[in-house]
Amino acid sequence: MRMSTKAQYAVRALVSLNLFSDGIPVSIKDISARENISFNYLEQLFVKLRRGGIVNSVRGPGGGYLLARPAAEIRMDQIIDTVEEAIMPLSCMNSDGSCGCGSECTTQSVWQGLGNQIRTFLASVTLEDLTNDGRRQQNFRVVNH
Amino acid sequence: MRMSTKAQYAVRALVSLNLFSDGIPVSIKDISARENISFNYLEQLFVKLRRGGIVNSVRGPGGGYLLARPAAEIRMDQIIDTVEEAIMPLSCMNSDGSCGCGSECTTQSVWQGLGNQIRTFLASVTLEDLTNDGRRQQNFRVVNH
DNA sequence: AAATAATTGACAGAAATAGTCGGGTATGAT
DNA sequence: ATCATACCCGACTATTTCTGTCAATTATTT
Repeated sequence: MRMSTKAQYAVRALVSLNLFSDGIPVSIKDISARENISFNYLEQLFVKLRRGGIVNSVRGPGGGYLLARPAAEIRMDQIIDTVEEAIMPLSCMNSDGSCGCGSECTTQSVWQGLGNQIRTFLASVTLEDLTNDGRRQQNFRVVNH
Repeated sequence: MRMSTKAQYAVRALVSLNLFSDGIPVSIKDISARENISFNYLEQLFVKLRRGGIVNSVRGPGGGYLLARPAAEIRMDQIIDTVEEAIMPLSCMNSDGSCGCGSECTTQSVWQGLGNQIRTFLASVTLEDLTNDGRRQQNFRVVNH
């Protein structure tokens, strides 16, 4: 069981975006440099994030990306949903979450329970929460230097 | 984010084992046939399960596998731990769970929180619970036919 | 027009997963 | 004893997924 780097990168990038944007667009180049994530890879992620309605894009010089809505209204599960396909796909699970196999699946309910658990947790954390964590860490660093 | 078939197969196989064993060993061949899982693949899983102390093996004709302890004392997280390497590895996470990267990781705490959440859930479900589910499903089928 | 930056799709390398194969070794029944 | 059963083990292959790159295009501002 593992979390893809896609999800991790997307969340980090959005935290960074929110942390350094004061209403003006932030370019992928900036985020890439700051977070040390491949520019081209970030590009891909942001395409999905835009389509998923998490961010808006501003083209041309001085352009970049902006959060599509306040950070407090962007939940972790939404981010991961737009960037990955499914939060927890099982081999026998249909796209709607129902079970594709027959009697074999006595264990189906556990995985569904686990999926719900994960989803609930991710839905309880917003981008705002993470950004505040980030701010705290920054202050901490400043104080210590 | 996805669960490997290894974990799914292992759990299913153990439920099946518990469901059809009355104190006598159950062979991999039986489980393989019943659960429709590759014989050779199951073999690999059971080697790990034995080493992990989940099952005991009985060699020779009429041999097979037995649960090493009562089903009520076998937890899901233990099964998955023995069969997979880690329940939730992150790209920047060391083997001991600590974080390998520097200041970038403002998001570290979320993933750790999620990992704990998952682990807690998996630790709350025992093989006994699942086997009871299986029994209910069996009865249900019998009644309906 | 020129520079900037998002947009898109195709592609490649690496890693993990899933599954196979063949040869052992221990055990119990005949 | 020996034979069949069934565990044990390591190596190997195929497939998929993940990760990351590249090149060409479109839109916008200066």
